[in-house]
Amino acid sequence: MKMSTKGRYAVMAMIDIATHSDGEPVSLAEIAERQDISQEYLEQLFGKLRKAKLVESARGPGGGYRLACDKSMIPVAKIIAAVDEELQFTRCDGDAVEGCVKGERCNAHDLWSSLGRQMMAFLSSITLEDVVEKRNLALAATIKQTKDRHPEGMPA
Amino acid sequence: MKMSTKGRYAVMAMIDIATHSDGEPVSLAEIAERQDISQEYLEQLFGKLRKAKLVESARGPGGGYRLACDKSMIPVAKIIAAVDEELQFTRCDGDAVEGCVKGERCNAHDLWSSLGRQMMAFLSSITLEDVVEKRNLALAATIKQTKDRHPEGMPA
DNA sequence: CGAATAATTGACTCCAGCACTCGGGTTTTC
DNA sequence: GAAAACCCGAGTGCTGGAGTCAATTATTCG
Repeated sequence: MKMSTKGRYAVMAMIDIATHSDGEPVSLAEIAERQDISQEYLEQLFGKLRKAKLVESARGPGGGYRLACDKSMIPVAKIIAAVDEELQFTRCDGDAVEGCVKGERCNAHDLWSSLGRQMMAFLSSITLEDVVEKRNLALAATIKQTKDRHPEGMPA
Repeated sequence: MKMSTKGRYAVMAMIDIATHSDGEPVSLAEIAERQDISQEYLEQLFGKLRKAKLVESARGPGGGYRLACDKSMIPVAKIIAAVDEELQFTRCDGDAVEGCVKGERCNAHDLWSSLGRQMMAFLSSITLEDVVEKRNLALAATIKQTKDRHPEGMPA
């Protein structure tokens, strides 16, 4: 059970931009240097991040990338999903039954499905801002998920 | 982000035993047939499950495996940990700083750390029994985690 | 203009580790 | 003693992740 470096690097790079941007775009060379990731590899990742409209690019000298929207509007889940084809754990996660045993739902189907939802809820509720501000993430997630269930206002 | 089939198969096999055992051991041949996993591969996995004391073996005709303790005492996390070397997501999960950038904590460290804890809490709180009984897993997890925080008795 | 800077793209290599298989054991029961 | 099962170590194929390389296009600045 593990996550690819793609997702990890993408999140690190996005945090880097959010942290170091003063409005001016941040070049891949800077990110590569600070985060210790090869620039060539970053290029690949940013291609996907751009297609996912999470960042905007500026070419030429002084160019680079900047966030496409405010950091408080970017959930970590989106970053990972943008570069990592599958956020799912097992083939029989989600709705599809393929991958299960003999074309039927396997006996553990609900388990993986629940696990997947659990993680998605967590990663979706945490924004880039939360991470940058070093908030208490577990707490932040709980609060936001509670809010989602009570949109009219927070319970006491 | 995905889980190896090892963990998946191990959980499926354990569910199979919990479901089909009437006290008599269940043979790998049966499990292989029902779960559509090669018997040779199962042998590998059960070697680890046995070392982790999750199952007991009985050799000879009529032999097979049975759970080493009651299904309500076996958290899913243990099954996965038994066969899957690393339950951690990223190298910089947990306490160790190795794997982080340039020997320091990376900017996303807390995020992975939180995520890891979140998942462990989930998988540790769900037992084989919960899965077999097809309980509402998300709910079961919440209730148990709440219990852990209030061992004296459940809050209203 | 032209030179330097940076993003953009696509193809390509390398390889660890997963997902198995195989061939032999040994133990136990009938 | 034959058959049913577990036991164990070695070996193999190969996919997908991780990273490189090279060539191109766009932009800015002097």
